[in-house]
Amino acid sequence: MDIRGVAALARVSIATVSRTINHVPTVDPALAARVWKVVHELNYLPNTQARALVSGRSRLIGLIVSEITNPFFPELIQEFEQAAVARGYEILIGSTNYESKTMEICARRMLERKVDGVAVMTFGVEDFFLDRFAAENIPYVFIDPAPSRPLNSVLAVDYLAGISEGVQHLAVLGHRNIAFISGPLSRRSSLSRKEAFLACLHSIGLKPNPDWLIEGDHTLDGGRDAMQKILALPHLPTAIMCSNDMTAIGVQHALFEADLRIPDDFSLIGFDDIHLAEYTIPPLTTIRMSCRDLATRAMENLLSRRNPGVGSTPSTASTTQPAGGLDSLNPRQDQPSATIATRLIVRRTTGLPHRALDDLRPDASKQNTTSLPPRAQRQRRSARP
Amino acid sequence: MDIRGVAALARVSIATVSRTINHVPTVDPALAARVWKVVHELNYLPNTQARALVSGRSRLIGLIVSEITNPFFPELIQEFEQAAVARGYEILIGSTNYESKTMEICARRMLERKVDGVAVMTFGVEDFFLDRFAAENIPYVFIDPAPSRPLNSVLAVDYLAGISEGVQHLAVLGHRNIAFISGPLSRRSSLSRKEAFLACLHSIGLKPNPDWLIEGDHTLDGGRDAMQKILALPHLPTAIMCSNDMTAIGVQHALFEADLRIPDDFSLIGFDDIHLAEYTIPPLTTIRMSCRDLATRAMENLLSRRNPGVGSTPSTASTTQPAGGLDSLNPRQDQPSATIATRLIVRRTTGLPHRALDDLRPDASKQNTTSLPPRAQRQRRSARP
DNA sequence: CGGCATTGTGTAAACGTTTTCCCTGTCAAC
DNA sequence: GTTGACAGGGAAAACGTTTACACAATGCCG
Repeated sequence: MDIRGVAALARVSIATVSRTINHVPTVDPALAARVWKVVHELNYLPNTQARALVSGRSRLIGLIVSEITNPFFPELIQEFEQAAVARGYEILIGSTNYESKTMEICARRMLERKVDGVAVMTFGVEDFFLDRFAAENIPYVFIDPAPSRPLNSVLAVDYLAGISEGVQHLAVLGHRNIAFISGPLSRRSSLSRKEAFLACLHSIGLKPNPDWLIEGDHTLDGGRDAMQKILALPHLPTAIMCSNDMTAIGVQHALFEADLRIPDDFSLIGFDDIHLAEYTIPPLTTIRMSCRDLATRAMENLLSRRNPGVGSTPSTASTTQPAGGLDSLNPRQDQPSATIATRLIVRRTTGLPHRALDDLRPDASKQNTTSLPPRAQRQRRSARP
Repeated sequence: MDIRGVAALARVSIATVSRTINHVPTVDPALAARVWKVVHELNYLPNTQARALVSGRSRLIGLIVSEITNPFFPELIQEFEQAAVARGYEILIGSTNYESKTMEICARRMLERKVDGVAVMTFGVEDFFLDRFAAENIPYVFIDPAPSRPLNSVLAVDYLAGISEGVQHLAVLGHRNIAFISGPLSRRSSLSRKEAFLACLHSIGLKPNPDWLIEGDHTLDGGRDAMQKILALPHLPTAIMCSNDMTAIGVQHALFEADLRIPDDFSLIGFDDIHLAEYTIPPLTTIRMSCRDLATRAMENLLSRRNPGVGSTPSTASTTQPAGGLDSLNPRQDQPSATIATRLIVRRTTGLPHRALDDLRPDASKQNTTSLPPRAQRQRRSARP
């Protein structure tokens, strides 16, 4: 069942079998045919471990994500896997569950299994591991957050464009009081999204209300809790932006429980455009980030850096850079290597603000209660005209 | 950076290093301490490939699922991974996307990477691969469908119990006209669920209407399409059972689009109880199947069969069975090794049927149209009293 | 005090590949 | 007919571990 068996049956050396199955062109076609025949008869499958051990390439690409149960990540994983398989690689998934201990274990696994590259889309990685990956000459690419120190490679997401579209959409509809539910602020990408939101607000002349900047955790529960916090506030916004779709779905649930309506009582915008966003009730207006783009860019970035000094680098570039220090430092220490576009997908959670803008909940402040006037007293509007 | 480096610095042989890091108890504590010190200083990580190559154990467990973007599977994967890690294993995920070609590639990968076991939760696997796994003495466990021929091991899900609870719940509420949206009927587990549904119907004296048995595909789109098919029918059921939650969410969407209400116009029951089910609008009544149970049972089943003839098997068992033929056939060819319980979780998509039971849409049949009377003409009921 | 377990360590042979290097042909050119 | 180049295939050395085996040192018992 091993290569020796094949060699014996095909009456060739194991070297020839190896060359044949690796499509080395110098093999005599007649011999190759004989080898292939035996390979198929025996259903011979080469042992990946032995292969990787001697060749130094595992044909494995690591992908470290935050949380596999957040539907965004499976969508990313799927795209990433397709991109990998198309290039002859497999992927090894690690999920950190937002715990740095788990993160460490993931990184360790990737090192132990000798991955040929790692894409990371989760919170900050320990410097220790960056050093290790660099030392072992394993290319890595960070999707979206810029960690503390200069990196070989970062894929930036154009938050500003998407969030700006969202904020403008709301502003055009007449919203002036917009809340933002961020992700965990320990995550740099969460911070980026929040900062992008604040910048957008500023650019259209609105001032943020600190009460309306809530820290969530990118989960359904977190979104629900955050919205409940907002509902308990003395002054209510008329629109909510969320830093991911799961949070927005949690918000929808909280509003449903409070017997409030979207978009009549609150407009709502998510982020990611997971497939589910089309299916929420009502369908979620959200900011799309292309998983496919992300995945293909990440893969290409990784593979292009596989053999530093060799490969498709234009010769002009290599002359301008010192060639040494390959082991400890990848010479291509470049700027964000690509930017992923975002764009607003308008569905049905955004509409005109129905409450007075400057005069939020006049009766509520009189009654000194946090609840809105009962649903029945307010005008009801059908979802579609 | 390899074991030799550690051995040299600790002034011991590589065998001692190997024994130390594998916690072989015969190592002298003083030496072990010296080794550990060097291991930590160097941040030595053993090469998994070399390890696996010589030891014959990859400490990798394969998990083949249908589709990673269906949230049920990430939940399963998470539990499975935890169960694996707790036992010192890692998992290798393959998703078939319901294509038998992809299934083949997955199985091939598992064989090439020399997994120590495989759990399969997707449609039927080719006999070829079953033979291969058996020949290589790789234990496998099938979650829920019983493939065509006798298997080493199957984990059965007690569909009947859960679906029966669901049907009875509907019957008690007064529903007599229940539709069922199945998964792809090429999948045996889909068939099982459908058959369980039919059996339940029969047991309470109801006859199935063939029009109301729709084949879906376990996706959001499939659920929506199926419900649209039902809505186009001349006679409408008052309740819908779905064979998974994603289908049910698709149904919710279709009803929302048609301006129909849950549970007023239709009662709805899902299956799986994914986390999202609590967050749909209204929250989904569904049949829970415990991922954790599934995962731990599958892992334990796999690991208990790892060393046939060796290990923790009680001696009585080994005497009653012929010991030979280990390579071609695992001797423990047993019945479904475990049954996973299911139970109904009542949320808010089930309620009293508001339409007449025997007399569906009398006006619709007169008008020869497929649409229900306009929403506004019918009584509206708030989600909660 | 000598043999004999016992305990712990080192040496070396695997594991299944890839890949380097060398050798044997074959063919063309002189 | 001899030489050189070249093509193609085989032998063997890696790759980094685990593990069987041998062997040295120690303690115990007679």
